[in-house]
Amino acid sequence: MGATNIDNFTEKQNAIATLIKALAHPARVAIVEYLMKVDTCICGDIVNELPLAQPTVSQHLKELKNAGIIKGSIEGNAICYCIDEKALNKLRSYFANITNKLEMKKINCC
Amino acid sequence: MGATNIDNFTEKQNAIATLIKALAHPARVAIVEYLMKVDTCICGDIVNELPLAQPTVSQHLKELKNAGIIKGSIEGNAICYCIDEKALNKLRSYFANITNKLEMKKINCC
DNA sequence: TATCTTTATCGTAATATTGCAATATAGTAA
DNA sequence: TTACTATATTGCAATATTACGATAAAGATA
Repeated sequence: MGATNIDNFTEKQNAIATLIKALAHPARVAIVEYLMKVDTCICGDIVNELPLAQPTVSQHLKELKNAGIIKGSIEGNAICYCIDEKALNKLRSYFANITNKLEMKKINCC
Repeated sequence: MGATNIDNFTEKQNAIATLIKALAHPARVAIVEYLMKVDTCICGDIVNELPLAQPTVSQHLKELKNAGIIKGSIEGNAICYCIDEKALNKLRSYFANITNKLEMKKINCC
């Protein structure tokens, strides 16, 4: 025990949970918000912006990249990271769909 | 170490990360989707719907309740759980806001 | 009352996550 | 070449999460 039970949920449920999990940490939220704030995708400065050591930031960047939330391109000896819209659009759609359905249902039992 | 560094991020970043984290598990995604599927808020059946033992489901329900994603009301000796729209609307707004900004920026550097 | 049903909590084992120092890798620049 | 800069990886300790059996708590029912 301790490992998340994955086999008994649907592919979709596992996929969306994995995507959501990638943003379930304030450091990764902060990284995405920083990439939003700067006008162009920025090379390197992310470590300086966060209150974490360089290896820790690198680890969080890796998780965001694995989840498809950001993408990085090599730019000399630095790496330019920026947001990948596709993953964030998936999250937007997922929550928009839920709240739309809730609007239509107008459940008022609790 | 191992504990998430919370002191050095903003209140907003910590709050949204905590809310997101509540749905960062397929079981909790499945619970919310089940509550969406049934027409009225349902008492008890959640345990039968999930491939997990009763204490485990109870634990996940507690986390969803703590995060404000669901609310439960006592109904005899059973408990009636249903979705709290406010928390899900926050998530909808958060991701809608991000994707809207991305649309406007049209970043195409990577 | 005693029993049943439903949900919560406790205790614990297995696994995952977080964070960082140390080090490695890869490119740039002298 | 050597040194410098930027990022990644390794290894490890601290903490958190997940899962479940056993048990408790609280209301329903006989």
